[in-house]
Amino acid sequence: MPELPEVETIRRTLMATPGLINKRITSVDLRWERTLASPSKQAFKTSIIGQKLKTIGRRGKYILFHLSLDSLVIHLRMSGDLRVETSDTPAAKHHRLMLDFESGYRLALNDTRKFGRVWLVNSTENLLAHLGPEPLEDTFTLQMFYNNLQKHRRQIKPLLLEQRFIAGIGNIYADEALHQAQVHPQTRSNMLNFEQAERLWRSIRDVLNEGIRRNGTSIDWIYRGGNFQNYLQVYQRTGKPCYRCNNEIVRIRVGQRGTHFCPHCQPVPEEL
DNA sequence: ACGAGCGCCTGTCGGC
DNA sequence: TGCCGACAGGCGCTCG
Repeated sequence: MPELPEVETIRRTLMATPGLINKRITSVDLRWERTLASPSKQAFKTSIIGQKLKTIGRRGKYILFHLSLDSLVIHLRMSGDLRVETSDTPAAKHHRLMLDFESGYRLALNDTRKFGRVWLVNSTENLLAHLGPEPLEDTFTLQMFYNNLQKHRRQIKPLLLEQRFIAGIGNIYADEALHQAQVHPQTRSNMLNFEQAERLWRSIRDVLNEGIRRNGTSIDWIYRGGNFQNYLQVYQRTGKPCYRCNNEIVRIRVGQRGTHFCPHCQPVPEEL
């Protein structure tokens, strides 16, 4: 489900929610065992109970709950959501993990499709080592992006979805960034000239920042207050007119993912 | 190196 | 109505 802007929105919301920060975890209810990637259920419970939540961070699409001693890392994958409720609330159908705090509040991982994963680690370093640059940080420079594009001969869209290439982009923001940059999703990464790379670099940052500013995209049955869905240019706009040129938005399959683009604004590159 | 196919899961939607 | 396939904000794996 969520991509960088949604995860960042969740992080900010939880940071501002009373009942979590500087509170101790008093009990744990793991309701779907495979949700816990590591350590074992027993080690998880005995370690986490009694620890205090200090702060909440993010790296790519991972949410990092920094505790007194360890870090609880959560990846929401396709359908995960984090909710805060009072500890006496009956467990909702799709709650997979519930953490009760001394404040009387509960943090619940609700995840219909059960793809979400949690880890309790001493250090997040190894777990996150595979991730590429954080696209909104100053360290993600145009020159770095251009150089990295030249290292591959892949279709640009699946490459943008590759978390070791850039951390945090998913299917919505990949399509939106490519449209804003006017780049066809199947363009070979090494065939992008410097100007195209610059447009794409800027567009990636633009759409992610705008997504955060709008508190993320709310689609399907998961609504958490975001409204970027009202500003999407191509994603899920198949058959509708492009806001820029009025031609029909088309949906194709690229790297097994539904891909939306405007054939007029994002023309097929020479080499295809 | 690259991409296809599949598994992991549940739910919704459209066509017949 | 019921059934069936396609599809869904993700990612790891195997196989050519």
